[in-house]
Amino acid sequence: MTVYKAAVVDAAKASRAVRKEPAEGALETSPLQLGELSELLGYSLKRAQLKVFEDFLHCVAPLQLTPAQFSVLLLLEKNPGRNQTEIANTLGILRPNFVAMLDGLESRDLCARARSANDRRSHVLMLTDKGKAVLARAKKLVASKHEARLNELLGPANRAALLSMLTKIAREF
Amino acid sequence: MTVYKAAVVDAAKASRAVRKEPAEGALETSPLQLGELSELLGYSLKRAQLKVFEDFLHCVAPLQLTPAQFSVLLLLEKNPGRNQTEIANTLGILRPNFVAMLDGLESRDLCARARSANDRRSHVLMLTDKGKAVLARAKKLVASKHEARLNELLGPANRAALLSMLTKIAREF
DNA sequence: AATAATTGTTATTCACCATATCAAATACCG
DNA sequence: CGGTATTTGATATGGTGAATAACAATTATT
Repeated sequence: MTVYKAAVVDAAKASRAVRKEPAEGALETSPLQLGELSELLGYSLKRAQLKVFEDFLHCVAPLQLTPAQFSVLLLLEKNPGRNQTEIANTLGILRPNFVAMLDGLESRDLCARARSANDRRSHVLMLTDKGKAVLARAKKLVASKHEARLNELLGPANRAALLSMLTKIAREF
Repeated sequence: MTVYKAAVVDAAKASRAVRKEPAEGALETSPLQLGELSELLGYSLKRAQLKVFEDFLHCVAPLQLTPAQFSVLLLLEKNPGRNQTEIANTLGILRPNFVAMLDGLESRDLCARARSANDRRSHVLMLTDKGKAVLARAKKLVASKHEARLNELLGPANRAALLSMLTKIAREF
């Protein structure tokens, strides 16, 4: 169960490929009936999640950060000095898969591994100065573009209610 | 952007692997601070979606249907006689990837392809009798186990509000 | 001291996602 | 009508995510 990952792609391009706009004067076939599909929570959940990730990627594109990478940076900022297992587990990333992910962040000098003094098996993780700076910029982009757009669509109260229910499902379901 | 797919796996097993329960008398390290992560809608959205899919797979396991396959069957029931392109597009599945998916359903005799009389390029899709029967059973399982559990967790009103907001995001965001 | 468990890592497998390309069939257009 | 473009289902391929097994180094257990 790896959580909150997404490839850095041109989201608009992918979206266009799927929508397959009827290419102008095309034979317009009648739209399909979604039927009970529109009552399936999982279906809406997945489609909404794809849309939100797509917008996240677009908003934070200047910094080339995926949702998963952003979540790692956020977690490292709040919890410096933890090891790979702890960070990976909290995010629902399997430790083997977290290695390559960290390699990517470290090669961009956004975070650093250091051998722990107490336990020489584990690597202590922390943000670099550049990592802190990039994260700060990312936060601003996310807040001013991404989350702001969600707020605009739903309204603050609805957005809060939505977040609350999603969190509840994630925790208790 | 393929929507509503999920592998048929033992969800509980995967979940256990991630949670990594502290194996009894293990050195209990203090839990990490999620920090601003808990305010990120996309993060909760993704984690909730994984939980919901996991439960769906569990509930409908006797019939060996993934969310994606279930959505195809639902769509075929409501829209018999459509071709592969139409069904795939509506679900956000790319046509090349839809071929193998249909092969799977057809090899289990859940649906059938037939060459169209009007346009001999396209395949007209429809549920088989077995497909209708399996879908009927699946619907009952989903309603009585899966959606019922969500209703119990959130309450009917909240569940409806959640669905409404997710649909809005999926459509308008 | 011997054995078991943990940490980071590699390798590998599988599902999903996306693009390019193709042959057959159809639509379009001069 | 005939030639070109488009559409449909299909194949091949590459990329990414997710999951498991296994390993060496280190630490914990007993």
